[in-house]
Amino acid sequence: MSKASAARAGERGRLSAADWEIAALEMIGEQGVAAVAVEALAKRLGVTKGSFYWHFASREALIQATLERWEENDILTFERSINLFKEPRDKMRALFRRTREEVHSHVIFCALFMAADHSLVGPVMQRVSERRIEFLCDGFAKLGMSPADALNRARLTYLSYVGFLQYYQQFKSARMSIAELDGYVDHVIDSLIP
Amino acid sequence: MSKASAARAGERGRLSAADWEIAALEMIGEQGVAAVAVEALAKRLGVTKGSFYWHFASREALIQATLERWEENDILTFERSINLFKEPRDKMRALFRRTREEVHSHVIFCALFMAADHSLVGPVMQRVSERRIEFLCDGFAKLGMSPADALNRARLTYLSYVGFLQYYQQFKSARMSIAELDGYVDHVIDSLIP
DNA sequence: CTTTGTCAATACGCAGCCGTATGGTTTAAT
DNA sequence: ATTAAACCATACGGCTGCGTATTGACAAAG
Repeated sequence: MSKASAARAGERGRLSAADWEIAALEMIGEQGVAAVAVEALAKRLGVTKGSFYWHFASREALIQATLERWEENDILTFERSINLFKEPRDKMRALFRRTREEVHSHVIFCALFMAADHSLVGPVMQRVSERRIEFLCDGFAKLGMSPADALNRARLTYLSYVGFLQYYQQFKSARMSIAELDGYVDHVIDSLIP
Repeated sequence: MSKASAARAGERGRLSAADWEIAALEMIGEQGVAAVAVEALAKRLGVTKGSFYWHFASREALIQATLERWEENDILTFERSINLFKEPRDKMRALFRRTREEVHSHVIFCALFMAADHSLVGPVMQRVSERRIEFLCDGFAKLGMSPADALNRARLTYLSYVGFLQYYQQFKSARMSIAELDGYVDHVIDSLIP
């Protein structure tokens, strides 16, 4: 773990600010935003915190930079993974099935959502949420729904996604089997896509 | 705030374990589980922490007791508020509209869900979630759905509820108006209740 | 070879919070 | 009135985590 991180850091000891941000994001995925502590990250990266304060002014600054990087990247990968399909209905279906894939990004998304009460995290997740709801709203409108219905359906869809992630990530002892999961996603598609 | 708490505590200085649990639950609703610190609660109750350790062995013991009390109470109020209706469809509708009421209990529910990674909170929320999903499942089955569909619809319903709560509680700057909220709940009812 | 810039180690101060120890005060019973 | 139990205050030790200051290692540029 700490080995892998240290190795990826560039192999030659010296670290960059980006390395700290990546480590912070990993930490968020594993133990949440509250666990992003500079001493813990330093140990993980194989250095001491004396180094950290050369790259960042404070722990807050690290979190800020990490979130900015994540948000930018999130926008890109989201749009890229959607534009593979042209038909509106296919687009939506693909989006729904995306829930079952890309585990890593979902873990981080979930951890960030659970830390939405943090002053730096909240605004980010609000922006991300609004973007995704808007995207879904467009999709439902293209499928023939009225503007009002499309917006409400988009909210319902997105919020059920958020709830699902938290449930699935947190209560691992109650996880569904693969078949059950597929059945659930299919049910959601049938229920929410007109 | 601290005045109100101290006043409710019995008016004559002396506190009971229950007073600490109530204060802890208030704190959870306002600032989350992580903010349950004995010194902060002591200040809130107008005493010092010297008193706390007479009632509880540790901070963990307080949280444990608080959660037990909450879970018991949650089961009772949930069942009571549902048994007002007899028709299965009315029951379900009432359940959905409940989202817009009883704000206080929803705030705490949301805060607890966001702390589901806490070792004491997680199992509680898992049990609560499973109970509610099961209840919803029964309801959908009574409305004519197949067992498999009823279970999946129950999951979808409950998880959208969880997501909605978090969104609505956390992103207060993006809150819908009352009319918008009503429109959303109506849409959800039309979409999810057969 | 020296200088400058980059990155890291060590050591320290400080704050918040947990838990303990000890002793003081009130209440109720005898 | 005395005693015992319930309740609370004060003071302390310890841990963790943030941030700073100082010094050191090392490479590239001059």
